[in-house]
Amino acid sequence: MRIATWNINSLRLRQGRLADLAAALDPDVIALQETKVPDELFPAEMPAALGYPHVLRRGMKSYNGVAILSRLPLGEIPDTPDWVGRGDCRHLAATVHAPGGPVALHNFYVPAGGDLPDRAQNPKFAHKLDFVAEAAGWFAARGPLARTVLVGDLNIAPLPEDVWNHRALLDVVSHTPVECAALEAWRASGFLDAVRHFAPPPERVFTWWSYRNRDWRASDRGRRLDHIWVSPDLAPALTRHQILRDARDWEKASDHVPVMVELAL
DNA sequence: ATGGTGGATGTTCCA
Repeated sequence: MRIATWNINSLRLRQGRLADLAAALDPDVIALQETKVPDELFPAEMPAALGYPHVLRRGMKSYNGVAILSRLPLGEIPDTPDWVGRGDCRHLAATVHAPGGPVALHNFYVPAGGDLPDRAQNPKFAHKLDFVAEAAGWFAARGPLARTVLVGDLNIAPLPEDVWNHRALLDVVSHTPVECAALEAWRASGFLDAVRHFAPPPERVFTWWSYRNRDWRASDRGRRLDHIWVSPDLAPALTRHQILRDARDWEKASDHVPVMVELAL
């Protein structure tokens, strides 16, 4: 089973690119973030036309929004928290009915956190830290996890090799020590970093390049904001991963590229 | 040190 995650940055604007993603990665499941579309305006026919007849989505106007497209039957996992009590559409959990048995899939879009890395002066940064801490506590309380995959735009690049310049980004939201520690605590609540299983440091891995770079490939000022984690019992099943860097050069590209992990389930 | 771009929306917020 191949699971892809992509911050699509507007589903309605970029839905045509999902065919390119499917052709490039051949995923069985696609988790999307920043769909920016209310459920009633979600393009209903599109996923089945691409070969993904099973769909869950949780969207709102303008901001946030997550969705899961699947070739395999899905069941929504109910009663997930309203993180930080915001009513945001930042999490969607599904049971994927894979041939070898059900797999729990969590799709997250973590708050970006604004510009100033100061909890007291920047409410967005406080929201981000609270969100991550709450999520870590929720998974820790449900452990030990089995046959569980967590994906999404977690908006934190936790390792020095997850950013183009570790020292330069220590005060930049997404790579501050407090965020890196918070994300590590969340991961350690029950997961293995699947992408780093295949590409351990010192290899640099990026999944996002700012729109503000004139030539993203030449400057390569990237960060690894998009993640795939698996419960430890799935470690022996990990067979392959792929970062679809080519997607950053697609016409009208998202600033994030798709990330895929394959599991022999 | 600054500002650079893009999406949704509506004359600004968010990333």
